Amino acid sequence: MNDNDSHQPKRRVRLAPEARMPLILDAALEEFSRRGFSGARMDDIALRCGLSKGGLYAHFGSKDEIFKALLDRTLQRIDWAQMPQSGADADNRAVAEWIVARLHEAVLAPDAVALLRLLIPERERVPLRVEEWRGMIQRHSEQVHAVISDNLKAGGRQNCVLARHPWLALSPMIHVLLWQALFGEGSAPDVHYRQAHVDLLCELLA
Amino acid sequence: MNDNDSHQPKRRVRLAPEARMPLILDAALEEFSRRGFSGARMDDIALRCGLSKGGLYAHFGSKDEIFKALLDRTLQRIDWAQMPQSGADADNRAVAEWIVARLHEAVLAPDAVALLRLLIPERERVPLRVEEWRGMIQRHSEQVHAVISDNLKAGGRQNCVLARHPWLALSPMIHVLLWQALFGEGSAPDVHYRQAHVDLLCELLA
Amino acid sequence: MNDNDSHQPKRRVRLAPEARMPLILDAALEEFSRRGFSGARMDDIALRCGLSKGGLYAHFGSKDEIFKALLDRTLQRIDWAQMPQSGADADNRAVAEWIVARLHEAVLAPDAVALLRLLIPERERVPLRVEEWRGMIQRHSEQVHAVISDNLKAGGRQNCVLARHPWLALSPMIHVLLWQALFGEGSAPDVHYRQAHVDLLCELLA
Amino acid sequence: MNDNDSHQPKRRVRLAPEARMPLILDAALEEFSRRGFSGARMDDIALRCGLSKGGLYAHFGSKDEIFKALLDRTLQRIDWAQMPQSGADADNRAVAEWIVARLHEAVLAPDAVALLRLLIPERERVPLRVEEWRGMIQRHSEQVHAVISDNLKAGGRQNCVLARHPWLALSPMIHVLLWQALFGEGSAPDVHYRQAHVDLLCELLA
DNA sequence: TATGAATGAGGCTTCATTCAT
DNA sequence: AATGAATGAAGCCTCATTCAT
Repeated sequence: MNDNDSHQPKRRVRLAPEARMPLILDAALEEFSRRGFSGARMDDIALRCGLSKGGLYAHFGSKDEIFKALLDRTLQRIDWAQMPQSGADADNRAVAEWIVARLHEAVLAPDAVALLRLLIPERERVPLRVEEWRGMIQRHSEQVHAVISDNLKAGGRQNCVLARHPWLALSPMIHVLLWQALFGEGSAPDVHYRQAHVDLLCELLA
Repeated sequence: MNDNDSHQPKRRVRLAPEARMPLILDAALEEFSRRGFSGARMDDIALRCGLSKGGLYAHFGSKDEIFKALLDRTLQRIDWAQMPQSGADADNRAVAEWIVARLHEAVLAPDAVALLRLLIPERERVPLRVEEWRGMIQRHSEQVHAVISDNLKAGGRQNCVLARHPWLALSPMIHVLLWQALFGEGSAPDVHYRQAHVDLLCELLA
Repeated sequence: MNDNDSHQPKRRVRLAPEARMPLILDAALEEFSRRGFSGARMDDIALRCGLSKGGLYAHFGSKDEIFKALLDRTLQRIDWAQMPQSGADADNRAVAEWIVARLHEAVLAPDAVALLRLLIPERERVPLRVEEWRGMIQRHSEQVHAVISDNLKAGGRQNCVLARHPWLALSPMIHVLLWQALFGEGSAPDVHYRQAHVDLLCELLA
Repeated sequence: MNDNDSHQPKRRVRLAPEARMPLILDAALEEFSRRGFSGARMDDIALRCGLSKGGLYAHFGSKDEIFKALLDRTLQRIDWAQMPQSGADADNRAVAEWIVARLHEAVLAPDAVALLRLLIPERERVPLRVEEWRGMIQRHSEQVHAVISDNLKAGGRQNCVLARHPWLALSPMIHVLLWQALFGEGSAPDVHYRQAHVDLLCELLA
C-alpha cells in the first residue's frame, strides 16, 4: 500500500442524532409497512437511511425500540392533523365538505395508511398503541358528531340516522383507508370517493 | 428409571392426509393470523394441530405452501357465502335487511376477518390473492348494486347517491370489518352496527 | 364409500427377500455412486427398486447396512472376475492381450467403476473395504506379474522395467478406470485404449 | 459458579475478508475432502478456521458457494504448476526426468489429490469444474507430448507407442494419483514410483 | 458516530428411522 | 413383506445484536 492509496471505503456521513432520527424512522416506516415487524431487517432499514447495520445501534437500542418510536411519531403526526375552520351556521354542503376534508387529512394521510399496516399484524404486541389509535379515531368522530349535531338540530332533524349512529359518517373514508392499506396508496373503490362521501353526507343531512 | 417409568413419547396419531390437511390449515390460520407470516413458527403450527414439526412436511413442502393453501381455502370459503333470497319487489327495509345480512355473512365471517389480517401485511408477497379478494368484494358489490338499482328504479329515484356510488352501501360493513381486524372479533364502532347499517340504507332508499 | 370403490393406492408387489435384495442393492449402487453415501436418500433407493421408504427396512436395518452389503457384493463380484486362459508359451502379443483382457474385465467392469466412486469419498468410514479393494488389485497384479515373469525369463529379459516394477503393467487400465469414474462410463483418454495398452506391453516385452 | 469463573466466550478475532477467505477455503478443503460435500458440516468448517457458524456467512452465501470457490482456487493452483525447464536436445533420461518431475508437481500436489477426492463424488453437481480438470490434464499431456515428439523425431522413432498414444506417458502418475486419493497421501503402488516412471519412459524412448 | 466482521440463538427444512395399519 | 404418516435429531441459513476498530 503506497501513500497515495485511497480506497475510500464509502463516504462516511456523520449526522447529529436529531438529524439522523427522522431519517431512520422514515426508513423504518417503509420497511415495517412493507414486510411487517418480523419480516423487516435491520440491515434494510440501515441501508435505506444511509447507515450500516451497526450505525443504527448508535441511535436505537433495538428493533423493538425503533418500532415503538415509529408508532409514537406516526400517531402523534396523525393526531395533530389540523382541523379546518368550520362555521356552525354553514349550510349542509359546507358542513359535509368540512367533515370530508378533515377525515381525509387525518385518516388517509400516507402515514396513517402505513400505520394501519403496522398495527393490524402487530396488534397483540402493542395493544397500547392500538388503543391510542382507537382513541384518536374516537376524537375525530366526536368532533364530527358535534358538528353534525349542531347542524341537524338547526334543521330539526335530530332523528336522522347520522344523529343516532355518528360513526356512519366516517365509514366511507374508513372504506377508502382499508382499500389503500390493502391495494396501495392510489387505490380507492371509486376515483370520486371524496365527492361520493360529500354527496352521501348531504343526502343524509338534507 | 423405575419400573413404572412411563415417558409416553407422545401418542402417535395417524390421520389420512384429507383429514390432517384441514387441521393444519386451521392451525395455520390461527398462527398466521396472530403473528403474521414471518412471525408464525412451523413448530407452533405443528403443535397446534397435533403434529411434530417435521410431520408438517409430509403434507406441505414449505411454510409458504401452507400460507398459499390457506389463502386459497379461505378465499374460497368466503366467496361461496350463500346469497339469501331476495324479492325485487320487497319494500325498502326488506331490501336493506337482505343487503346487510348478505354482507355480514360474507365480509364479517371469522375467516374473512382473519384473511384480511393476513393479506394486509403480506400483500406484496401474494399480489394474486389480493386481487382475488378485490374481485370477490367486487362481485358482492355488484349484486348489491343490482338489487339497489331495481329498487330505486321502482321508486323513480335513479339519482340517489347510492345509484351513483354503490360502494357506499358496503362502507359501514367494511368499517366494522376493519374494527374487527384491528380490535378483535367482538369489536365494532357500535354494538348496534347491523341496525345502524339497515337504517342508513333505508334512509338512502326512501 | 360404496362397495365398488377401488382406489388401488398402488400395486403392492410382494417379493421374497432373495428376490428383492439384489434389486435393492442395484438401486443402492446407482444412488450411492451418484450422490455419495450422505447424499443418497433412502427414499430414492426405495423408489428406484419399486418399494416405499418403509419397505426397505423390512430388508435392511439401516442405510449403513445397505452400504456395507453393497460393498461386499460388489467387491465379491469383481474379485470373481474370470481369468481368461493363458498359455505360458504364448508369444508376446498373445500375453499382452491376455493381460489387457483380464484387467479390462476386472478393473473396468461397471461395478468396479461404481465401487471406486463409493470408496474414494467413504474411505475413512470403511477402511476395511478399502483394504479389500487394495488386496484384490494386488492379486490381479501378482497374476499379471507371474505371467510377465515367465515370459521375460523365456526371453532372457529379466532386467526389463516391467520385471522390476510390475505395477506399471496395470497403469494404463487404472488411468482409464479413473477417467470412467470421473467423466462417465464411456470415457477414456483414448478410444483405442485397449490397443494402446496392448501395444505398450508388447513394446516392453519385446 | 465461583468468583473466578471465566467463561471467555471466545476471543473475537477480526480479520479482513482477504485474510479470512483463504483460511475458510483451507478449512473447507480439509472438511470436504474428508467427508464429501454432503457429509461436511458448516459448523466444522467454521470451527476449523476460527469462526462461528454464522460468521462464515459474512464471506460466503452458502455451502455450495464455498465449494465452488474452493474448486476454483484449487484448479487454478494446480494449473499454475510451474513447468521445469527442458532442453529439447537433452538425452532420453533427462527428458524422462523432466516429464516425471513436471507431472509429479502438477498431478500429485496435495491439492490435486484432495481435488480429485472432491470431484469424483460431486461430478454431477459440478460438471463444469470436471471439464476444467480434464482440460488441465489435457494441457499437461500436450506439453509432454510435444517434448516426446521432438525427442523421438530426433531419434527417428516416430512409430514408437508413445508417439501414437501419448497419454500412456501419464498413466503411471495417474495410477499413483488414484492410490493417494484412495489410500492416503503417502501411498503408492511402489515406493520407488518416480524411478519406475522414469525407467519406463527411458525404455520407451530408447 | 460509524463500520462491518463476528456471534449465537432460533427458525426452516431434510431425512434416517419407527410403527400403526 | 409393504405402506406412508409421523418423529426427532441434525444441518443449513438468517438476522438481531455486539464490539474492535
